[in-house]
Amino acid sequence: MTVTSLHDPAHREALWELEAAFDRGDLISVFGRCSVSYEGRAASDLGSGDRLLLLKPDGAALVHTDEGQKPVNWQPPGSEHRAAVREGRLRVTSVRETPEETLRVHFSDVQQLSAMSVTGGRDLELHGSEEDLRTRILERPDLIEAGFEPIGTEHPSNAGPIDVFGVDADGTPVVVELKRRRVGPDAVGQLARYVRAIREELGTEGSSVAEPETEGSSMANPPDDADTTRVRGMLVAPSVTERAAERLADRGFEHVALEPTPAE
Amino acid sequence: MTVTSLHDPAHREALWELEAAFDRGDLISVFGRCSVSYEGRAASDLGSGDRLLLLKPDGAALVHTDEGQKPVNWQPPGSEHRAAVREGRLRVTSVRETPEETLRVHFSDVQQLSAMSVTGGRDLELHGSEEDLRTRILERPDLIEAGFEPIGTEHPSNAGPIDVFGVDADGTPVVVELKRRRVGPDAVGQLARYVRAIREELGTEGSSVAEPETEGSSMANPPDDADTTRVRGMLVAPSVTERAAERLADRGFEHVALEPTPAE
DNA sequence: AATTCCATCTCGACT
DNA sequence: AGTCGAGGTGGAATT
Repeated sequence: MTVTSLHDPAHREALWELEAAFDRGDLISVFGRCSVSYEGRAASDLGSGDRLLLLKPDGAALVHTDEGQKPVNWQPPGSEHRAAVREGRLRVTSVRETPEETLRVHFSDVQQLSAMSVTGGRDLELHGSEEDLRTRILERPDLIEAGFEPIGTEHPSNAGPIDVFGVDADGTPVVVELKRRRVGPDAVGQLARYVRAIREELGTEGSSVAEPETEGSSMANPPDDADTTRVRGMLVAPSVTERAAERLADRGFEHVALEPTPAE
Repeated sequence: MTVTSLHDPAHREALWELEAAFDRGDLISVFGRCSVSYEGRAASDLGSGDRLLLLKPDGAALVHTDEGQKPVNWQPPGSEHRAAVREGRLRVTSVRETPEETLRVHFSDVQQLSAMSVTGGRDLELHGSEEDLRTRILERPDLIEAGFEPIGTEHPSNAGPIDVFGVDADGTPVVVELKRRRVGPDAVGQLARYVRAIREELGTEGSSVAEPETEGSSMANPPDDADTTRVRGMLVAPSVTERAAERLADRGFEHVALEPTPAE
């Protein structure tokens, strides 16, 4: 028997089955009228209503209503589930530490309880990720620009690992930041930190004062002036928002439109 | 009857019940052996295994295994669920547009199907958010620093709305960025953009070139030099990471340790 | 519909 | 355990 199911159980019955399911390491679902409270990283209270409580053997707990992709309340994996009957009502509690947080679900009515034993199948294969984009560029560097040569990926710098580091046809260093989807201004800031780190490392730029970040100063580095552009910054993403484009232009960076997977 | 449940149904039976439940607008759970494939913003494939499929009347679909807080596969609210039997097997498909994406769940075995009618209770009350932090500061500005006076919240600037804008005891403008929890370097970049925008707006700073972002330049603005510090940047958060602290110091910004809710 | 930013983000990798 | 960055991030507010 891989699924045990109780219909409209008494709270005591539900408790027994729940504890047996905990022991078996089953995936458990409880549907019924309940109130929920959470306290930990934040705090919340949810009045009485019909909800589905999912209890996983790895300690995760999810409270779902009839809408939304996210649970209204939850507890991360690693929590410990406990159940009890107080005042004739089923209470489920899920607690974890570091950080300490507690989820409490108090049922006034249990309409169904199911315990399911789960086996196999965790081999998810995901395509179209940032890693796919990196692979694509390493296989065809000309997608960035003719003559581009990758030197390394996850290239270490003071500002953290650079997605792709390389040189262009003129031998000028190029810092490449990859994003799998359309990006906002935040990505430009990230690219700027990497470029700055490499400029400092290579001791380029006339003075110790690097590229000003001022949005007002439209001192975009002209691409033909090698003296002030000895390190190029390149954002590779399917597209960029308008504000991101502005920030790119302000800093003299470039955008290359590229999808993580080839267009069909 | 608010819960309908089928044990080890034939695939045809499951289909009938599924379609009836769609019509009723029920919350549906299907547990059984299945394979899952997704195509849309990315693409993924998941081999055969025991999983719980949750179908919500708002169009959300969730595929859960025995571990993890997040579903292994899902479809956002607004999708349309369809079910069919092909080659004697139950197939559930969930499709949405803009962006176009499809989730397909093929069952080889249905162990349980439940349809639940959900009513009421969506009045979640959440505490400890960034908004709570803002409220707390407005009620007690001295928590920032003695003499601090808030002028406005969500104060408009070229770089976007500033969490709290105010002046200190000397009348110097103060840009305050709020974070409800420990922050990394990204928050400092955000604060920097706001401060720069205000400096430009007020036309302060000796030249049109604003504060350089160079990490090497340890030109922290001394707090007693009013000429170069006519706009102060302040990061209010419970704590900051080490790298964030460095970037704060580089730019002459300050950190005020404050929780979104008062310590008990 | 697109953009922006918060989130009890979650998750994984690395230190 | 803490930090950092990716994510099919999700979700809400705003434009």
